[in-house]
Amino acid sequence: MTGHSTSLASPPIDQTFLLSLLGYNCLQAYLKVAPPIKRLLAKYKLKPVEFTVLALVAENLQINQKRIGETINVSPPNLATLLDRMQENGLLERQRNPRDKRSHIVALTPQGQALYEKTRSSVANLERPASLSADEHDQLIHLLQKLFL
Amino acid sequence: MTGHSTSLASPPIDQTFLLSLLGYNCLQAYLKVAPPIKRLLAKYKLKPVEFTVLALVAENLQINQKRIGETINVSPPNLATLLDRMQENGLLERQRNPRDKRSHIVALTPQGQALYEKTRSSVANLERPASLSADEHDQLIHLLQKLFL
DNA sequence: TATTGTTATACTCTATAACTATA
DNA sequence: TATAGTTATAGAGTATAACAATA
Repeated sequence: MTGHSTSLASPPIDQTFLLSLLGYNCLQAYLKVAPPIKRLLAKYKLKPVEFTVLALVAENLQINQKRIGETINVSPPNLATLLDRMQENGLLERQRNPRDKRSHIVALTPQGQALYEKTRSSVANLERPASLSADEHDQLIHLLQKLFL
Repeated sequence: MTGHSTSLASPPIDQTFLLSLLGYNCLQAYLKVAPPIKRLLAKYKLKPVEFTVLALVAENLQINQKRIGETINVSPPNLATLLDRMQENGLLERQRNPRDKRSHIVALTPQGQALYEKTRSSVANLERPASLSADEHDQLIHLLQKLFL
């Protein structure tokens, strides 16, 4: 029980203007969708970014750091330390590209590959919240990609 | 010119799986939409969160900190320091609620009100990126709100 | 006892500058 | 001279615990 017998109920919050803004809606939607995925990945001692890197490296042979960083919006210095950590955890390896010795080709270790396969299906199972039909889910993703692809 | 005459073009990145995930799409869309708004607000020495607070307080008389924090996903300690800063900048004031002296009612100062009105129209003008039709824009917002409202 | 808000602090994330090595 | 990546570090954002005042 909240309040007492003579109290007015809290008026609903008016966020009409904010709700008309694309950026606000994208962020609030992300903040709603992300926590369950975070909790799931935490069981495997993975952060969302790390899972993203696993996916990108698993599905792109010979990918280098520049392309990883561009794709997932992580700057070179921050990607370097992120990959350091994943490498220490035995998830991936870096080797010099013989065709251009400045760049490093990133590849998953067998453990990294195994972890990706395990977590991938779990993450996929969290897709499509109850509040969206299958059609709405697909439509939403299609529209979001028009923004950033 | 990139590469040399006999080099293969970089194969396009395969992010098929990631692009099927709602959370990934929301985040990437946000990361694309946010920077222009950030730059605009920076001219007024405002951060996006601060603008959000301005909007919420301007449109909700008698709002207290608990409801602000719940609505915009900011924890009580972090909201306290955020409001401290905005108060120091002369944008808002906090007064005890006479009906419940635990809570503080937040209200804009005339300067805060003026700043909100100025920035509000500028922010609104950044809405609807060229890649979306008016219908798509409205449809996208409608679907996002099904996720978090 | 529970709730609102504050303080202090730790932790994480992100951004910037300077550097090495290759091209 | 430009590019890929690294190191070090600063700054911003987020999370947690302990507390005071009020209900």
